[in-house]
Amino acid sequence: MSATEQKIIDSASEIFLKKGKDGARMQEIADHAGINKALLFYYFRSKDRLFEEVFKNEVKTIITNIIDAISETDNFYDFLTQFVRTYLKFITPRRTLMRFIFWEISKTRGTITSYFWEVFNQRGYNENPIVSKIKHAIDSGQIRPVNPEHLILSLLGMCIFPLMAAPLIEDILRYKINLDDPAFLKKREKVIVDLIWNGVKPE
Amino acid sequence: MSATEQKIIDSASEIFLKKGKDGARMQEIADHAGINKALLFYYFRSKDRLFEEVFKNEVKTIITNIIDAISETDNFYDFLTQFVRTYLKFITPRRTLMRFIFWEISKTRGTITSYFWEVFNQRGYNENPIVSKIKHAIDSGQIRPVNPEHLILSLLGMCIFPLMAAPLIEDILRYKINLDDPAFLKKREKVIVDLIWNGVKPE
DNA sequence: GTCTATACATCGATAGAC
DNA sequence: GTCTATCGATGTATAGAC
Repeated sequence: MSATEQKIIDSASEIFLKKGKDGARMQEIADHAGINKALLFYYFRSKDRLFEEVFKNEVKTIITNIIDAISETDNFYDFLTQFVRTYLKFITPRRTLMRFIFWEISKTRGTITSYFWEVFNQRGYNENPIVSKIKHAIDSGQIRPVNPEHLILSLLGMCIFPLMAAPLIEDILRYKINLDDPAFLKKREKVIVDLIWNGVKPE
Repeated sequence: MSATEQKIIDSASEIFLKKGKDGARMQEIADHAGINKALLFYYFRSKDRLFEEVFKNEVKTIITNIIDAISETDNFYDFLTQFVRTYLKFITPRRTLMRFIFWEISKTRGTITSYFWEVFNQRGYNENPIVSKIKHAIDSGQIRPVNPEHLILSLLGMCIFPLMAAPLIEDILRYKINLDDPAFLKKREKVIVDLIWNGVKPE
């Protein structure tokens, strides 16, 4: 990829993430990239295609990092701790990206799924790796038999929601939740791990 | 409010929620309301003002229903069960609304907070009512001393996240999560209540 | 209040010089 | 590959008749 193309992608990502597909302007993207508007069309033919390119990149970034947050350990508690820590660390500075994905998701649906499986297959998984971890932990008696899908929903929900609601929650609770404060993040990590572990640990 | 004005608000809500502020078109709203485009401007002067009106309504709807999901009971477990059930029932058919709020939130921030406190004050609360419930439960020894803010983040996260991620999760997990299936909702309710209660119940 | 017609700005996209 | 200039479509908003 040429340097110009890279500059365009970078700028487009920033603008699209902030304003969404509809809110973003090709002129703004061009300005931000320090090039002319016509060049955007030379490289990407249309706004739709440029958006698609950006969207694909960003989704794959998230997927890759979800997978990377899965450690190799066989111990479920270790896996849990590692996952929450790594994942929180990755998404915290990427609030905008998360919001963007969840917003644009409603319009693109099917496409995203294929990106997921593309990355999964690249890594040699033929089942969702988190589901595998949970199943394995159940089979080996490390945790009680629980519904893996619901567990994932709870886990991800607790990680992601605070990010997306943070500016609001901060105000409404009249409570300083500063996502960029490591102390909050550490506390959040502990709360999530404790709650989940409490719910799944064997008697 | 005149019948026409009401029709406009209703139509505008539907379109804005689905396409966002930038994606929505005044023509489409007018068509949907069965009136002429010029009439939109007669009543609301501009797209911005119409959007603001719609946004305020929708946010207040959510806030009101969060509050209504809080039962009068003193028993924390009952409160928890009631809250999750009522809240899940309310938001499940309103996925679009939730997505919309979280997306548009980033641009409007401060405004929303004032809506919250407006409704809180109307109901005579001078503290966040959920925080009050939790504090009271701690003081009366019904639950262990936990951080109320983190508890709320966990609770709401587990309720809201599945909604926003549902179409995706459904595909990725190769698992039929049908939000409109009462069985899923019931199971989800149980999972959330159990997990939270497990984490807060006294020794 | 409600309509038709239209002004005015801006957007995505293209043509063509270099 | 990169630019300037511009087209055509479409968007918000207004004027003015009824």
